[in-house]
Amino acid sequence: MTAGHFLTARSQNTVNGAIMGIAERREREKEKRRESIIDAAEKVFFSSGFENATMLDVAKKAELSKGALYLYFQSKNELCMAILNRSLKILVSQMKNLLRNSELTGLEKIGNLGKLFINFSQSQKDHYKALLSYREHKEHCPDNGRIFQNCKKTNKEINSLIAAMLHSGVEDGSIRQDIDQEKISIIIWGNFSGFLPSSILTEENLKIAPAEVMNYFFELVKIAIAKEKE
Amino acid sequence: MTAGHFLTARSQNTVNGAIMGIAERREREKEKRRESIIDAAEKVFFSSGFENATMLDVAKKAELSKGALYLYFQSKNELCMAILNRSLKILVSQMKNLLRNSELTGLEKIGNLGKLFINFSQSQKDHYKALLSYREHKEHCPDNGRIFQNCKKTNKEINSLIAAMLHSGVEDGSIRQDIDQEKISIIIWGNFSGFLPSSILTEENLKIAPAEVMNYFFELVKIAIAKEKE
DNA sequence: ACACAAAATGACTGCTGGTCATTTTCTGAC
DNA sequence: GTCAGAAAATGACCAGCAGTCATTTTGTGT
Repeated sequence: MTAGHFLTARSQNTVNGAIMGIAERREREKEKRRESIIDAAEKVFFSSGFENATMLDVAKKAELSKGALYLYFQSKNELCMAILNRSLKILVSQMKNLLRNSELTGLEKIGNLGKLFINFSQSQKDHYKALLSYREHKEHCPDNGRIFQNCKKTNKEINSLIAAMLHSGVEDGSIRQDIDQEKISIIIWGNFSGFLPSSILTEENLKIAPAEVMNYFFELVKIAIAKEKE
Repeated sequence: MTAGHFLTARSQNTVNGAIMGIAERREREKEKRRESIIDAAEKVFFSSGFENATMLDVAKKAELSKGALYLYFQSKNELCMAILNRSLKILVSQMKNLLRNSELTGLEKIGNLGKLFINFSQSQKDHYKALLSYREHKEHCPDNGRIFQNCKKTNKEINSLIAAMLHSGVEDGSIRQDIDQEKISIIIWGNFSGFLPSSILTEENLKIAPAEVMNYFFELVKIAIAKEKE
């Protein structure tokens, strides 16, 4: 207890002077190391495939020991999720550009989104692969970890961006008002990423029941393919 | 060489009598054993999860040694694929019933297909899970094996069944004639099974370029959500 | 009773994700 | 400069499992 008081006193002491700056620098360095490990992991995983690559390979590439990796990531799967989050962020950044483009109607944005997706899957094959392996890794990734939470967050952001495109289309009159923006964004994103089937199974992540989304999907298809009555 | 002749002579000898019958019985028994291993694997994998379940567990459940499993399946992944094929066949059988139903228009069949899918994913959760893990296992499953080929075949059958529903709709006038039946069936099935993103990546399995299918998907969505001009 | 083939066994190997006692490096205090 | 304690890093080690293979058991025809 007395010792505790001393410690507290000392740490308060360290508030002034250079000490606090060092703590911050340490934090920055830790973050940098974390990123450099992800860099290494990207190279190794992308070239050998997630399964074949070993943690030792990653450690070597990062010029660290195997044990050190586990100071920064809880497991191989969590490391994969960190890569996935990068993949998602690439998409987010591209989609933001598209959303910003004021020369396009909302409907046209949706059309271009398709092209954006295709382009991504071709020019960033490895990242797209990472994206598709989401389900695999998620199952063995601790829910608590901040990395997993980040992925969830970025994923939500993507859905919001699609919804925003739809919304802008409703605003500018290029898209009907009676559509369910949220459902359609899930459908579009789910179709590209394979998230929709996954969420049907887990029933997580969505306020709307995934089954309902699937129903809506079939409604849309029906609208698109039905023969006009009159 | 001489020995070879003797062998040939003897095996020809065995054509008459009970011997040929025994060979056939053996073949049947082998097939039965194969099925019983899949039975065991289903129970074990479904209850412990694909990752956690071990081949030893399966062997015990099947009342065989571990080594024996490898007389019937090349790998754990191939065994998983065998289960997947069962899952697909359940769907095929249900879809055949739906297709046969002559009281429904083609358009209605497509609508009911959505409900069929949802129902499957809820009542056959484990099989649906197996379905979604296709990609995982495929990568580590020998292309040559007959089991993998079977899965491919059943998968194609499903696409054909959807296409047939669409076709019947065109015939009975409930569905427009200008739709691309093949693409739409891939979209619908891909949306449910996650096969579409997968095939975008691998570019296999489809005569049509997966990217083109994705484009078409966005076209459909646009038709369904666009504001009518006049 | 024998010879041969098919089926089955289970001890063994190689590999890898993850751990942890130990060592090295950093940092502030005296 | 040097000492103590914290933070970072190490790498030998462990446990567990997919897959193998020399050996044994079983089935079959002569």
